[in-house]
Amino acid sequence: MERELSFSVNLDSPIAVYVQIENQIQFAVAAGRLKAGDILPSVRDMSAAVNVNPNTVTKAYRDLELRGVVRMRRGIGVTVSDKGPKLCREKTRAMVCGRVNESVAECLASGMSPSDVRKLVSTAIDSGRGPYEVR
Amino acid sequence: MERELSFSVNLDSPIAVYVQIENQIQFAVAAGRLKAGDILPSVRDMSAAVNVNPNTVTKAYRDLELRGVVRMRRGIGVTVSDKGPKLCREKTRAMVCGRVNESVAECLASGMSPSDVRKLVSTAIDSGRGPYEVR
Amino acid sequence: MERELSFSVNLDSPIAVYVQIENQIQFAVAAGRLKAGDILPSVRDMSAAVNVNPNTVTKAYRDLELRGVVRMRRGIGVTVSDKGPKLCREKTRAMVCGRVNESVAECLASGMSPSDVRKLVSTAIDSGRGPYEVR
Amino acid sequence: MERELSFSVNLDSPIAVYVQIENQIQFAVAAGRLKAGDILPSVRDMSAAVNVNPNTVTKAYRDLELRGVVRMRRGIGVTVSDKGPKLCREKTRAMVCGRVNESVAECLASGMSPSDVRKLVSTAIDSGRGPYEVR
DNA sequence: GTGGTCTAGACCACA
DNA sequence: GTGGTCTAGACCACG
Repeated sequence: MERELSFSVNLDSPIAVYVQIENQIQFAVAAGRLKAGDILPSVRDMSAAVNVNPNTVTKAYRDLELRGVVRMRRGIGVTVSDKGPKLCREKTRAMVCGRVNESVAECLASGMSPSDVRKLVSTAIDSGRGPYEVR
Repeated sequence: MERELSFSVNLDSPIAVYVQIENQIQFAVAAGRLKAGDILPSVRDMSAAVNVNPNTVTKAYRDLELRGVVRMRRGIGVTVSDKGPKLCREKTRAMVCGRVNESVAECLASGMSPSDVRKLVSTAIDSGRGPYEVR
Repeated sequence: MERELSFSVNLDSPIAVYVQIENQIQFAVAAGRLKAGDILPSVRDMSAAVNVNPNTVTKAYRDLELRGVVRMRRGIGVTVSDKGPKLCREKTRAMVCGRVNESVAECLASGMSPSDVRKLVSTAIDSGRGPYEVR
Repeated sequence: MERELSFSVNLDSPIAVYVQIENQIQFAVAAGRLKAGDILPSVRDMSAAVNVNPNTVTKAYRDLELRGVVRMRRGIGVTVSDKGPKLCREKTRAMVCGRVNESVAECLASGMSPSDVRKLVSTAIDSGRGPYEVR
């Protein structure tokens, strides 16, 4: 059975496109939507799916390979490595906590009250468009 | 009594230095620590304060001027424009909400539970290093 | 068929070089010689074409981007935004009307008769060095 | 009998304040509203009238003196020189023609039709707020 | 190849 | 003293 995975990029984001792709893959692995041995979309498919230059996808995949998250093998494709899930859980946890801290600090610095921040977070959680889409 | 305003930049941040300066000013205006008509530190003073090249400060100030947040006048200095507070409240609110939504979505996408997210946010709020510092 | 677009700057003009560049681009967009989606000369090409420092061109392009006239994307280039034509038509119209009003008022203030002003304008129109050159 | 002369400056204009003052004086002299020997407002009065720094007015007056348009004498004040009217007629004529040419060229470059330009000019002439006010 | 950022330093214009 | 412009040149990030 095929896993349902969706990817998308925001060209207007200050975050580089290849980083957006890396992040989405790492989130999927960390959350278990992609498991060790699972095959990622081919460079061609991914580039068509998110509508970016294939070089950009290649760069994301190579980055992930350098970090040990995936393995690229000619004729086979790109697969999640054995240690991928562990690496991603650690890395994304740190990243995600850092971002939450930053965004909360910005809320407070711009004059928002703590209770407003909590409300905002609750809304964000509830509006959860399902855990599968992230940019 | 003197107003207390501090600025600082993090050269290791992925966020451009001039953007960090812009953000800090916009947060200060949004939060009311800077009001319409208040004068900002001169280009030279600011560049000395945060230890960057004057051109970098000029770039930040100019951006803010094009966005209508401040007015720059030769021989006079840089002042918060009349509509600056309104603009900053709107803009920082949107920006800050967007970032909170993103970071929460990332938490969920990486497999964190809603209750863990809430805990994380509470910690971030309580560890409030005072509401005035943001990078 | 190739579009014909020429740019030039006058270093002796009291108008800043980067503003001259902005104006020429805005005029071209307002007149339809550049349309939404069209790509502008790269920073390097433009700087070579008008013989100024690349930073100066970058400043002009960035100003236009903050005004919503163009979009700059790394690795891609600079393109006219969707709303660029509308913005330029409005802005240049206002600017151009303002300047005409000013210059006519100056004529009258300096003692020129209305009929002399009309004659002067007619000459200016007829001497049209082609509608494409402005400094 | 006192001549009625009004001056004003636009702080948002790209034209330097002191140049605006110089121009208004030269226009008045060229048009005969100020004649040889007439006394200009004192630096103090002028600076109060247009609400700018006295230094700025002083600079304008000294510039005009360097050009031979006025004479500054301690205890007397600033007066229009004998050759002032002639100088101003020549200089303002050239300046004014240049500006008309420029503004017409800009109209055409931004896509306006010659007949529209003529209409615009007619409106400007008719809306003549009296020949005495110019910025 | 694109644009993006930053530095260092010069010179000018304005108050 | 203020900001404004421009240059030259470096290094980075993206496609």
